[in-house]
Amino acid sequence: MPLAIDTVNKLKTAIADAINKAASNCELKLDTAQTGTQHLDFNIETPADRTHGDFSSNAAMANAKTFKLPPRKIAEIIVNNLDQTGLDIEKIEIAGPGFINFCLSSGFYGKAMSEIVQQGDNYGQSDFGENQKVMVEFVSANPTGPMHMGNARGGAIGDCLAAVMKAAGYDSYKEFYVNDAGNQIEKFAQSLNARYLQIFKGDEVEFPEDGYQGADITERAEEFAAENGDSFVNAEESLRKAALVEFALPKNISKMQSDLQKYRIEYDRWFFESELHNSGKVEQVISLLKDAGLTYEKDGALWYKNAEVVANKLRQEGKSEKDIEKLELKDDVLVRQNGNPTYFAADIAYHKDKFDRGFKTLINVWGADHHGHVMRMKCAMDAIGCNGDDLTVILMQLVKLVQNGQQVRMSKRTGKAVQLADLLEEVPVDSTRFLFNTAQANVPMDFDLDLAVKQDSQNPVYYVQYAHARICSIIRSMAEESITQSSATQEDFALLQTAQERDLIFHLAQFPGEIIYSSKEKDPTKITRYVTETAALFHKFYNSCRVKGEEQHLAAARLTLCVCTKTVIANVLRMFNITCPEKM
RNA sequence: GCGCCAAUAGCUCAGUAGGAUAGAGCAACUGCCUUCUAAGCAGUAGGUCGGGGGUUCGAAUCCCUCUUGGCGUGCCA
Repeated sequence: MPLAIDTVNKLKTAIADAINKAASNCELKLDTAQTGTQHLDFNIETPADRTHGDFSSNAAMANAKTFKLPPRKIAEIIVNNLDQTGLDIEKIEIAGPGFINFCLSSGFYGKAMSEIVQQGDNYGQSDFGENQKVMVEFVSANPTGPMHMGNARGGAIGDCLAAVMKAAGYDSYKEFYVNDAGNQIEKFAQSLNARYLQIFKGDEVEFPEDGYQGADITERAEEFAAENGDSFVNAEESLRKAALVEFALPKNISKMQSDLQKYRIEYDRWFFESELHNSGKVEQVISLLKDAGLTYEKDGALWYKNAEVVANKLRQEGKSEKDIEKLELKDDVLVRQNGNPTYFAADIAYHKDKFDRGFKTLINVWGADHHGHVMRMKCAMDAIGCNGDDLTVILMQLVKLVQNGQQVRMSKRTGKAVQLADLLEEVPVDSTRFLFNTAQANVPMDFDLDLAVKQDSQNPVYYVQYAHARICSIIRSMAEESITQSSATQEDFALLQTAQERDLIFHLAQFPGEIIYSSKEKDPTKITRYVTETAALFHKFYNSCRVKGEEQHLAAARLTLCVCTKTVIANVLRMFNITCPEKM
């Protein structure tokens, strides 16, 4: 159990015990209507203003009603009955409207540092997730064309989220779902077909109205023509299209793989949609829904009673009939008139397959334009006997590229929409991965190209890396004088008493808890902010406390604090696959 | 129309597990390097937390309502 979390738990227990003791002393009287532990409703938090102490509890205020006494009076009674044994507490104060503030003693700070030194590279990790299997599926870009800015954001958030889940003790797995089947592949084929024929026959060949207009399609058709000449021009259309797809699709997929690799994203698996069709899993899922009486035929297509299923779910959640009616829920097609299953049908099969593979929690990172798909997907999971609540969808709002304060729509280099590949060429990966993790997924984000490219202090990633490099420099410099952190003792740690030292240590002690919190919220961006704060606290410490040249014991203790800070920064950067320079 | 997301400093964003005087970075201004990396630090200035109601000891945070913006509402994926 990480020290900071353990301390909070102990404090909570101590306060609860104090309240119970006071109640049995009749110092506090429970309202007769209150029973059991109901009165123990309070929390422990770290005050924003640390002059209010290290931890603070609202126990007195939260229960003022229950005990029918002024909060400050209750706080007094709680403090008088509080058993401080084994708590590393230096001072307790009652403040403001009735907060109970706790100041930790040097014992806590010393233990916090020992914990970090001992755990080293593993510091921050916990068994919170109990090794539960969780899958993070992200990017899953359509293989019919190049990846865009949204995929860049999804890549950074998904990859880092998977890393956070792993650090929090989950058995975390990363997957890319390749839509290599279905309608869009047919459209891809038609588009390639038209471009290929145009090479030999000119504009008399019509381009399909809803085809993919991108230049990448033309390029692939040209590459195909370069290899095969006009030998397919007079072939049967279905053969020609099959050959084109067989040629172009693997090229697109390996381009995605190499781009993502450049972006330092390695998946555990690339899952191909075609597998679901070939193995009969799509049909199986359709049968399941049929057997459950949730389908019907209309206009030659097979429909799924989405409206009914979703409405039932909403009723369970307590929505009114009127609200449900307003949603104008609609049914969905599973199998088209032409006999082809829809994307939706395949997607149900895909998610069922994930559960069947033993994943307990599924996390999908989707663009916000897919939000209409979330509810029906969760409900469909319930309908086939899985639990929709085990599927979490993280919706990502759009990225707006900005340069010189103006929105950038086109790449200067290619003149086309800015792609992930363009971004990786212009902006360092460290910077991209970091910046995409500064704003939460559900807020529309401006990505400032000027800032991202800048290799100076304005860019937050360098602020953090600089702190790391600075620490490395101190360690080198101390090593020259044969002083290393291993010589520091608990007594030495007790010498660290300035606000800057204690703020930093306290912050470092929060790291395992921050990772757990981030995993609960499924929000890796919390860790980016955490590590930025870590760097800030270190820079403050650096400017107010010297390490080199101080008295031997103090120097050793401060050097250890540097090492602990370096450990935390390095553990975050390593977790997020961002480089961790020893010199800058 | 209905739904989802957003609105906080000049700009980009935190703060949404109700808590104390609403924070950080950038931009502006003033200081700090003969001592461990100035890619840093200290300080100044900058706010009707979109508007209006409500809930309570306490609301940026929860509820209602209105306004503005993005997205969605396919036999597309």
